[in-house]
Amino acid sequence: MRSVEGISDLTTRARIRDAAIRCVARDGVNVSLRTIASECGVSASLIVHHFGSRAGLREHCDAYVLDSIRELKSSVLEPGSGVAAMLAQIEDVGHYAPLVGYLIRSLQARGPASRAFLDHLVATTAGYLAKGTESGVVSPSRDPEARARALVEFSTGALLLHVPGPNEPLDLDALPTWLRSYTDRLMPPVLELYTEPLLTDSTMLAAYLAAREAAPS
Amino acid sequence: MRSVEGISDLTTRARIRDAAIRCVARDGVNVSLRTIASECGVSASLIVHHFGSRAGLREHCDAYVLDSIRELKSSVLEPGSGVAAMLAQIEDVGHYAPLVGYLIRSLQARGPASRAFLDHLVATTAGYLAKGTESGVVSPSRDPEARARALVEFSTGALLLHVPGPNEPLDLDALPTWLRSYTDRLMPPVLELYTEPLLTDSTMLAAYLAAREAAPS
DNA sequence: GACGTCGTTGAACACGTGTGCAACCCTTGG
DNA sequence: CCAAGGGTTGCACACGTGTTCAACGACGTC
Repeated sequence: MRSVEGISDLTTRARIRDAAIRCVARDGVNVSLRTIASECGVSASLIVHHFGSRAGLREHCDAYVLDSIRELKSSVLEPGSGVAAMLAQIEDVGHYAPLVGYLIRSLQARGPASRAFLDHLVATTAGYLAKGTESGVVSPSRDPEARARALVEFSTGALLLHVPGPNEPLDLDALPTWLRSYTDRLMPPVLELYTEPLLTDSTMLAAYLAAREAAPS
Repeated sequence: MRSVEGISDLTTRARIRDAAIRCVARDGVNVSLRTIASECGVSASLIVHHFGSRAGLREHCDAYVLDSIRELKSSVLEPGSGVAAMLAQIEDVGHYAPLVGYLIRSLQARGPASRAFLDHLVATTAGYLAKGTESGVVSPSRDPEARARALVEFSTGALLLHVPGPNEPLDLDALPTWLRSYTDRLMPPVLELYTEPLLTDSTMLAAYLAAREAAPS
């Protein structure tokens, strides 16, 4: 586990990076350089000295968070025991709260990191769905990739609608319990939606395809 | 149909409001007062003279857009002929592009208007689902309100992931074709998802409920 | 015809932003 | 012991922001 707390025996570069991640998660991507600077007790000039510019810091943090989350996900999901593992992961999200918050903010700002993260999620989800299809618990799809993408965009996008706005602060300490209550509220209808078909027959699908045929793009 | 083009025989207040809506839709909610001012050929001071402050203009536009969309929706959806009506509505979204763009930006910024609009969408969707349940094309739900909300948040949130970022411009002229290609890409997997159940049995649902029972909040 | 009111403008202010620059301290190496 | 270089700071600049204020013109009213 990569430490985010930083017991200050870290490089100054690393301390600035961690402070930036925390500030972005808390205050949004528009957080000022001076706020980040005061968060880790340095001057604003030092940040641009180390990272060249604000954009440089942003890119560095993007890459770092993406790497951290990727290795975090892979280590947690390796046992792959299904729902229990996912729930356990939600439980101790507190340890990685700054990383999760940074990702949320990145998604919110639609930065370059957001697309990479979404692609990663889609690939992971597609893998899970494929495995589920093999074992028979997930129904096959005409276009597994598109289905995985739709599922990821659904859950991720819905999350964005509940997170504080781009300029409102996000309480990192309250994030685990907040996330839990959010999933508690959303899970029942979603699982129902994914277990029992919403539409009782394929009339709509047929109608849509017919309309598309009649009036091609 | 409420004119948004404004043939300039409108009140100055109205012209400023329309320009503001257009600018917000195009450049995001952080568009500057001076940009809006130059858009309709007045000075920045005049805007604050008419609306008190930037926040006043925002509230006024929020209320106006919400009202317009509401009456627009009700007039279009009154015949209620189902999918065909929805598709037709997508077709001529070009006429209301500024309104739609403003709503997207409002959703993106999670302003006060966004919650009101979402609630409105949820209510409308719940009504449709109830009607569909009666006629048998939509399966009943244990919690229709929660299901409607989940569906609305899914589609709305997914849309937010594809729209330009909060600071990137949105081409209002290209919006109709963009929206159409977006639905074309998303519709097939989504309709499949809603027609054939993703999960082949209720194992997951049961497991989730069991886990919630074992470790209550 | 003078007065006052309303719509409108340009300049100015205070503030916050990212960035550049000159100087400092401290350590390291000759 | 002196020089050098990297880490670090404060100051200042240019810029963009929302907002304020004094002034100006046109219009209607007494």
